[in-house]
Amino acid sequence: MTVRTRFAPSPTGFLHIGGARTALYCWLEARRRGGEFLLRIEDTDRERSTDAAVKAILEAMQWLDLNADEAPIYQTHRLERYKQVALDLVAAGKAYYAYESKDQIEAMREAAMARGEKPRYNGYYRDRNEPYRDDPNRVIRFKNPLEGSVVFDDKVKGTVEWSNAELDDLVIFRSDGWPTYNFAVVVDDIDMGITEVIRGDDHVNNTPRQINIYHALGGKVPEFAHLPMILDKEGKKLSKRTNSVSVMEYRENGFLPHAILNYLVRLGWSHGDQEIFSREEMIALFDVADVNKAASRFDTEKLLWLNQHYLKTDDPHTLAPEFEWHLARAGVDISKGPAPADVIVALRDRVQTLKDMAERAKIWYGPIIEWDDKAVAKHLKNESAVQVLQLARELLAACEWKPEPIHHVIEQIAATLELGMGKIAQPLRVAMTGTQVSPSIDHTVFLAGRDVSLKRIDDAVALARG
RNA sequence: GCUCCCAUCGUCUAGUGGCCUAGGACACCGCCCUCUCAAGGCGGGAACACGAGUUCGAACCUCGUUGGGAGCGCCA
Repeated sequence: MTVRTRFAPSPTGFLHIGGARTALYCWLEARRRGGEFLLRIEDTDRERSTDAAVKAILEAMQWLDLNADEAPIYQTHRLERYKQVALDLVAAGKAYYAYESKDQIEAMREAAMARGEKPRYNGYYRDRNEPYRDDPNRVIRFKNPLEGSVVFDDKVKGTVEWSNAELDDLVIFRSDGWPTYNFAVVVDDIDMGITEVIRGDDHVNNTPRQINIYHALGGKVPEFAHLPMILDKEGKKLSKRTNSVSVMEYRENGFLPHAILNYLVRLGWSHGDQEIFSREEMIALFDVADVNKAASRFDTEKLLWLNQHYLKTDDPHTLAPEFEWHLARAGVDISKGPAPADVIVALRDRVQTLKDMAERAKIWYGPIIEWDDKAVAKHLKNESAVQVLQLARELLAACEWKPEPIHHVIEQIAATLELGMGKIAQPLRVAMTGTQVSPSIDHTVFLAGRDVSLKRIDDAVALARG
């Protein structure tokens, strides 16, 4: 039987970090075992689901390159199916209509809590065999077994046992005519032929009741793997109020999809001391059974390190499209200026994100917007600096425009004027960028191009004298 | 309240009874390199939550304590 996994987000918001890891693990597990990875949109909550969220999730999945093997399934398209299955269950005596109002249920819960018990439905209509009636409060409840217990072997949690006495007769069909989560999930997973259910461990508690539904429906119970949560830096639940949680927000902040995936795969899983995993290695090495049981914290510092690692090691031409996306967002016009791939090479040892890189790249794509006063005062306002700039102008005007000859020009200035490199590079750097910080001076000059370089030197000399 | 889950450096983790005076990585600190900023190289500090047991021997097994977390919806 082919392995089939699925990622089943509810479209109530963007794809967040936790969801991305779940999706990655599902995808990886399917890939390693030569199976299929599917996507299901759980949009039965019509109050909170939006088309924009569906779009955002699909877009993020695509950006991460976690592609599904079949078109996504939408639960809203399957209403008739759920209805039919629920009705069959009623006909088979495995489910029943109940008519309590929400207030009555609430009172029931409070009473149970007051008795020190777990709040649960009391099964009033379970065996009453009352005739069907039209009622705004009408729901369908599942007849959960009264005795015994449910045992399942979770791939990450180990053996989990749940007494049926803990479970009540859950609603599987709401009074508004829509199925509930626990029911729809089981119907879908059976219909979709899902063999491995990999999801967040906030669902462990739902699993026993879902298994009971599997039995009632005669479906084969899949394997379960419940992933521990991802917490924020303080060890609290990730919340969008205090953290960046949206995958696409990470994109906007200059992270690479593979860096995010690499970070995520190591959060809760490891392969010896290895930190860097290519896609192929992830697929070959990852096994959901090796995932840790404990929750882990999201550490942006390490993600930053991985991001720069890929910035430094990936082929700049591969990186260029994503970088151009950032340049465009930063309002940079790249029609005049160096090739983005060259800029990547010049800056990748100096920044950790593409966003920062785009910001720093501005020195090559437009005029100097503002001069750093301190830099000007320290490195331009002296006679030696002016001498350096004038000689540089003369030599650069004539030299071949490649990094090596430009580097040679710098050395020549140092020799002629008998100055240390610091006395050459800094004035030139301030002239070229308006600041004291940039890549090595020869590259900075090279990327600016001859015309721009000469113009900037002239401006700087004028500034130094004015 | 009830049920379930979890527990190694600040963080991610290695570790499945002797190889552990606990290894790696991020972060941090120091030194080196150096035209700035970085990157890089070298080095350093830093953890088995606690208490009992089992055992010749426990980070690894058992029990308890403490501390975290999840769930208990006509949300998913």
